[in-house]
Formats: sequence, structure tokens, C-alpha cells
Amino acid sequence: MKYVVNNDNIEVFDASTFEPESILTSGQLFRFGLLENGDWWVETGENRAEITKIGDNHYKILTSNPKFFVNYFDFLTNYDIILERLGKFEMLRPALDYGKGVRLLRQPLVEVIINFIISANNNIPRIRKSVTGICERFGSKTDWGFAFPTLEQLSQATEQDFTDLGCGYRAPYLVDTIKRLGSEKILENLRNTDSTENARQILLSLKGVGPKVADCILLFGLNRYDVFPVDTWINKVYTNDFGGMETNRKKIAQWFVEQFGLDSGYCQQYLFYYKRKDITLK
DNA sequence: AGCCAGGCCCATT
DNA sequence: AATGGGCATGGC
Repeated sequence: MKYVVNNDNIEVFDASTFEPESILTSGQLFRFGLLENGDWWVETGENRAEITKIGDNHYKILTSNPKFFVNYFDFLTNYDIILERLGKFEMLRPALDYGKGVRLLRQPLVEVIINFIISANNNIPRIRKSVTGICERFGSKTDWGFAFPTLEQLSQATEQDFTDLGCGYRAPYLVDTIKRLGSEKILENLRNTDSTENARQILLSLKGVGPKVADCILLFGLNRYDVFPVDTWINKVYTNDFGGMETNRKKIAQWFVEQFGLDSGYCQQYLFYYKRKDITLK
């Protein structure tokens, strides 16, 4: 993959490891969609991009903030090398072939924490609805819609607000976590620690954050790749496709990390996307 | 209609 | 440390 950063767009060439549909529907983010002209749109933080296909393996990312999206789409990482390493595992090849256009997004930390607290025991369409509602209710107006709210804006939200937005029993968790993020040095400590396990323990102290959600935050918000979030889908992959006998999800995650090391986070995302390939999210 | 969803909290053992 | 019941709410 090659890319050129311009004033109001990024042009992507040889994009075998950049496929908008794969990236956006792989369950990492919840504010995206398909326009009538076939372009994909994505919003995160206070930014928006539209991705238009120019030709085979050739895209243009239209945005007023190209620098942000170079980082967001993880363009500094060489995915060919990751695919080559993981491809040595024979059983991964169908998933890698199907999902080679997936990338691991480098997302704003607070947004990831809120999104994945909402994700627990929930379905993706409903998560999208709640997250979108939170932006519309508490985020700043933008040229195209609404930004994801800042921590200060989020601190205005009550438990009733989150209930009204369809967050269900997670509403009190959100209020409690938002209050703590504003009053303690949690975000700073998360960013400063060298230890993934230390960061995990900090996250587990948050209400609504268990082992799986913590690993998603580590992966999508803190760019730690020695993690393997195990949800209901990965659980099926483990037992049905890998023939695993363990039932404890923390132990399943540890088993995967033993296999795939620092490629675990990428591997998990390819497997998750492949397992859900028959479920449409447009 | 009933099961399931990118699980977690909390009480009990 | 491990287990299990309860849980808001909408998608399918």
C-alpha cells in the first residue's frame, strides 16, 4: 500500500490492505455508513471522512483533516508483514484472505471506552444507535452533524439521559466511569504505563469494564496488540474452529496470546471479521 | 415468540 | 479464585 497526503484528501494506491467495507464493518467503530453513491463515510471524535473508490485497489479519502486519518487508519504500519507472519498459521489463511483489507483503527481513547461499555451483551446495530444518539444529544455541532462529546460534555449526561438513549442497564456504569475519568488521572496513567497488564488492571477498575471490554479498549484505544478480546463470536471460533476445550474466556484469551504474541490483536480482528462474514452491517 | 447480542456486576461458595 | 443468576433493550 502507498498513499499521498494532500490538503483535503489522502490518495491510497495498491490498497490490498485497505478495504473500506472491511475496516468499517469489522466491529471496531460504530459511526459509519454507506452513501447512496457507494462511498463509505466514517466519523470519529470531531472528524469525518468519505472514502471513494477510484479503481482497483485505488481509493481517495476525502477529509478536512488528512493528518488525523493517516494515524486513524494506521497507515504507518505495514500490514503485508503482519499478514505474512500470521499466514504461517495454516488455519488462519481463510480468515486472512477474506479480511486482508482490515486495519486496526487508532481511535480516541474516551470514545472507545464509552462505546465498548455500551457494547457489553449488546448487538452492533443497537450500539450504533446509542452511540449516534449520544453524539446528537451531547456533542458539538459540526458542518455535517455532531462530534463525539468531550469528557466535559459527557459529564452533563445523567443516568436517565443514557437510559433514554437505549443504553439499558449500562447507564449507571457510564455515569460512574465518566465521573471518574474527569476526577482521577486514569487516562494519563493508561497512556503512560509501559505494561499492558497494568493498563488492563486500571481499566478493570471502571464500572462496566470487564476482561473483554478492557481488551477492546487496550486494542482500539491504546494500540496494545498483545491482547485478544474474547466475545461470543471469538468464543465460537475457539471451540468450533480451533477445537479448544477451555470455557473460561480469560483463559481462552491467554491461550490465543500465547499462540500469536504481538500479532494477537490483529489476528483477533481478522478472525472476528471472518466469523461474522454473513452478517450485513450496511 | 423467543433467543441472542463484541459481558458485567455482585453474591455465594 | 471460581461459579452462576440477573440484567435493559432491540435485532432478527
